Formats: sequence, C-alpha cells, structure tokens
Amino acid sequence: MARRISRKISNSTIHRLSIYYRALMGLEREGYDTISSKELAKREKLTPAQVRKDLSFFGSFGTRGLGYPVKELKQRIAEILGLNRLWNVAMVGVGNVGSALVSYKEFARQGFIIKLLFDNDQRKIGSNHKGIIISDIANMKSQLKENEITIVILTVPASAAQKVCDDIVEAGVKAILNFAPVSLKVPDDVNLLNENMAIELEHLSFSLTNRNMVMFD
Amino acid sequence: MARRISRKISNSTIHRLSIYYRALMGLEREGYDTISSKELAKREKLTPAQVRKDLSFFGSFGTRGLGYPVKELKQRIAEILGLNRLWNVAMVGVGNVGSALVSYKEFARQGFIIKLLFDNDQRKIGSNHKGIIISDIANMKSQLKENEITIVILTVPASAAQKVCDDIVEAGVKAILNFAPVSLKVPDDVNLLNENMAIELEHLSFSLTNRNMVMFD
DNA sequence: TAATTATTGTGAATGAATTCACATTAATTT
DNA sequence: AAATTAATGTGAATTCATTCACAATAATTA
Ligand SMILES: NC(=O)c1ccc[n+]([C@@H]2O[C@H](COP(=O)([O-])OP(=O)(O)OC[C@H]3O[C@@H](n4cnc5c(N)ncnc54)[C@H](O)[C@@H]3O)[C@@H](O)[C@H]2O)c1
Ligand SMILES: NC(=O)c1ccc[n+]([C@@H]2O[C@H](COP(=O)([O-])OP(=O)(O)OC[C@H]3O[C@@H](n4cnc5c(N)ncnc54)[C@H](O)[C@@H]3O)[C@@H](O)[C@H]2O)c1
Repeated sequence: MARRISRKISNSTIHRLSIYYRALMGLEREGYDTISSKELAKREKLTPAQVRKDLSFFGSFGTRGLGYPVKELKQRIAEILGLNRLWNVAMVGVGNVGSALVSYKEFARQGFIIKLLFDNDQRKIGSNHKGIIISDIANMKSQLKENEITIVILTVPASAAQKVCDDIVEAGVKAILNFAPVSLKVPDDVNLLNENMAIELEHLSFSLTNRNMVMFD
Repeated sequence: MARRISRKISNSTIHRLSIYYRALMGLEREGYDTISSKELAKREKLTPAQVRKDLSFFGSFGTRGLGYPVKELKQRIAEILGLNRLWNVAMVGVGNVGSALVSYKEFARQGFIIKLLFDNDQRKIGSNHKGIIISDIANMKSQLKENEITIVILTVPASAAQKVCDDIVEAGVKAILNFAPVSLKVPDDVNLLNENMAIELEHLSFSLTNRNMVMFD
C-alpha cells in the first residue's frame, strides 16, 4: 500500500503541485468534471508534459483519452501535500505581518490552525487577538510541546530571529516559516523556508533594469 | 562599456544575488573588508563554486588569493539588481497585508518608494495612511501614469485581482508583485511575480508528511 | 463491434544548472 | 626575490529538470 518515492521530488515539482491544487479548486468551482494536462497547463502557463510528469511521480491519476478527474485529482494532491489533516501552527511576533496573517481565514480553511501566539511585548501579552490570547515568549518552549505544535511562523524582527529560532528548534518543532530577512541556522532535520518580500521586489527591479539583457560595468 | 549578458541569467541566480546582497550587508556591519566564496557559501548554505559562478556571469569582482572586497561587491550587486536608484511603487488594496507592507520601512531604505495607495472602499478613500492619502481605484490608471509608477504591489482579494491587474497593465506598468492566490494573465512583456504564503505552508506540510520519502496510495 | 479520436504515462533525448578540478594569479612569508 | 599559500575564474564533467515523442489505452463514434 505504501508507494516509495525513489527519486527525490524537486522543489519545483512540489511548488507546482500547490499550483495544480489551486487550479483544481477553481475548476471544481467552475463545474469541470475532468481536465486534460493540455488545458491545465495552458491555464497555469506550463507545458502538458510537465503536468503529466509531475503527477506521474506519485501515481497515475488520469484516464487516457479523457484527462484527469478534477475532484479526485484535487483530493490526491491534497493527500500528497499533507492537506487532508489539521496542522497545529504557532506564530511568534504579533506585529504588522503577524497580525495580517492571523486574520487570514484561508489558512484555517486549508488545515493550518493557528493555535498559539507569542510576543515579548508586555503590552501585547495577555491580550486577545482574533480569539487567541497572546502568550509570553518566556513560556514558548513548554507550550509548543504541550500543544503539539508542528509548524511555527516566525514574524519577529531580524535581530531577534536566531535566538527565537533556536528555542523553537529546542522545542522539537521541525518546520519553520521565517519572515525575518536573515539566514537562520537550523539543524538538517528542520525544514526552514524563508518568505522574503524584499527579494521579490529586487527580482522585479533586476528584470526592469536588465530588460534587454544588457549590463554595465 | 556595456557588458552584454549572452546567456539568460537563471531565476535561481537572480535570487541568490539577493541573498549575497543581504549577507554582504551583514558582513559590512560586522566589519569585514573581504570575504571568500568559501566563507560566503558557508554562511548561506551554498557551495563556493556556485557563488563564484553566479558572480562570474556579471564580471570578475574578486582578487585571487584574497577573496571579494565586501563593500565593493555589495555595491556591484546593488547595481546589477537595479538598487542604486529609486523605484516609484504603488499599492492596490490597503487591507491587512497592504497595511503591513506600507508600514515596513526597509522597502524605502532599499529604494522602493511607495508613492500611491489605492482602494475601492469609500471609508478608506481619502484617509491618510502613514503619510499617504488612499486614492480611489477609479483614478488609478491616470495616476499610475502621471506619477511614473514602475512597480505595483497588488493586495486585493483574489476575486478582484484580474480586473485590477488588467487596468495596471493598461496603464503601462511592467512589474507587478501579486499577493492574491490566483494565476493572473498578463502580456509577455510584463513581469509578474506571485507571493503566496499558503504555498510555502503547503511545502512545509509536504516535507513533514513525506519525511522518509514514503507516500501512500 | 470495429474504427477513430483523444489523451495519458513514460523512457529517451535534450537542455539547464550545479559542481568539479585546475590553471592562473595576487598576497604573504621566508 | 623566490617560494609558498590562498583563492579566483572558468571550461569540462556531471547531475538534475524539462521536453519530446510515441506506445498504450479508454472513450466515443460510425
Ligand atoms: N512589515 C512588513 O511588511 C514586512 C515585510 C517584509 C519582511 N518583514 C519582516 O517580518 C518581520 C516582522 O515584521 P513586522 O513589520 O511585523 O514587525 P513588527 O515590529 O511590527 O512586529 C514584530 C513583533 O515581534 C515582537 N517581538 C520582538 N522581539 C521578540 C522576541 N524576542 N520574542 C517574541 N516577540 C518579539 C514585537 O513585540 C512585535 O510585536 C521582521 O523580521 C520584518 O523584517 C516585514
Ligand atoms: N492576510 C493575509 O495574511 C494573507 C495571506 C496570504 C494571502 N493573502 C492575500 O492577499 C490579498 C489581500 O489580503 P488581505 O487580508 O489584506 O485582504 P483585505 O480584505 O484585508 O484587504 C483587501 C483590500 O482590497 C480592497 N479592495 C477590494 N476590492 C478592490 C478593488 N476592486 N480595487 C481596489 N481595492 C479593492 C479592500 O477594500 C481592502 O481594503 C488577498 O488576495 C489575500 O488572499 C493574504
């Protein structure tokens, strides 16, 4: 029953699975029963071969001559991505970015349940934020364990990030989404992803600057 | 004087340039005069060869036996990324995410100046947000042109995103950073980047789910 | 039920990105 | 000033990702 993935799945493939997942949600809403790799690729500006190859790493979900069943494929991708369950999430640093994320209902709808909030600002600690009481960062380590938190969103200032990150790791958390613009050091068995909006802006500024692929030295 | 880049620079290389840039800012603060590819790679969990290859696409900035001059290399990368100038930025949709971004001072420090804010909510239009008056979306097209906006940050609900995006494109803007979780259609000459935090969370949930590279069907 | 059509699933081919490996060269030491 | 050391810059080798191309096959049509 267990399908062993021999090859390592590339980050690009994982990323595209999320894209397919979103596309399929849209298609379901629009009333599609099936979708071909050709049509799915067109919608997401990819190639049909890429779509088929990505999916083939995990099994054969389609029907030759017809395409993929929208509802079922969506469900299969949800399973692959680990979205057919709830994840206990904590967030550290309830400032500008943290507040925006907490109020975002889509995360909960996807199974990412923000259970705990932490901050070190005495004025914030104890206050109720969208139904969750903000806890003192001093209690973080024990509370992360007690509440079986598996994912932490890190939205503290860059200067505090490594220290807080160390504590998160010590609490046994294996997945961190970091918004602070610093390279955090974590052990190999911890999944760290960085969300850095400045880098995206810099990418745009690079593209605008090098429109004709000409540089100056 | 113009150095033609024959090969297309890969997105990964551009992304790493931003990483080097941040690392160099840190190194400068820490008082380093020079840095070797070996040390820079170690800090950012990359390989020395990768660092050297990335930089070599744009010129030879180092000294054999010694390494790269921190201050100068930082400046060169800033030039490559187009950060040695100011960019006029507008933001559409001043809600949770939009508000967080507007209050973020680092963007301005990097040269991304948020000049205009737009919304369609009558209660928000006309109000002063961090020193900027929120304008009516109805006036967006003309104002984007008048103010020579080159980058737009799009933080409206998914349902409104494509329509607003079309107007942005019509105004002649060639770079868009989109936070709405939809695939926007834009002409080939428009640079569109998507910032999707849910996708990052899904990546983490994939990694946690497939820790031993075993899947279930 | 046979012929036709559409589209998957996948090895093989191609293309792209990364890493290797070393000649080159600048700085430092003796 | 020669020898030694350290690290760059870059072709070549390798690894990884994407695309090609087609046999296999399910659905539909005649
Ligand atoms: N605001 C943005 O648009 C934006 C954009 C890109 C990146 N970022 C990054 O995201 C992070 C958060 O940004 P922000 O604008 O929300 O900052 P913020 O200052 O509004 O919020 C940070 C929060 O962390 C808390 N905090 C500080 N030190 C702490 C500690 N040691 N333990 C627990 N909590 C602590 C503060 O009390 C505050 O509530 C920063 O690293 C920032 O660089 C922000
Ligand atoms: N809040 C989050 O943490 C978060 C996380 C991931 C993605 N997103 C995405 O980012 C976008 C913004 O999220 P948010 O939480 O800030 O939403 P929000 O509802 O708080 O803000 C959206 C703003 O856009 C304005 N708006 C709506 N339609 C408009 C139109 N046609 N023209 C101009 N303005 C319009 C609204 O008045 C509002 O001020 C959404 O697409 C959301 O899915 C948000």
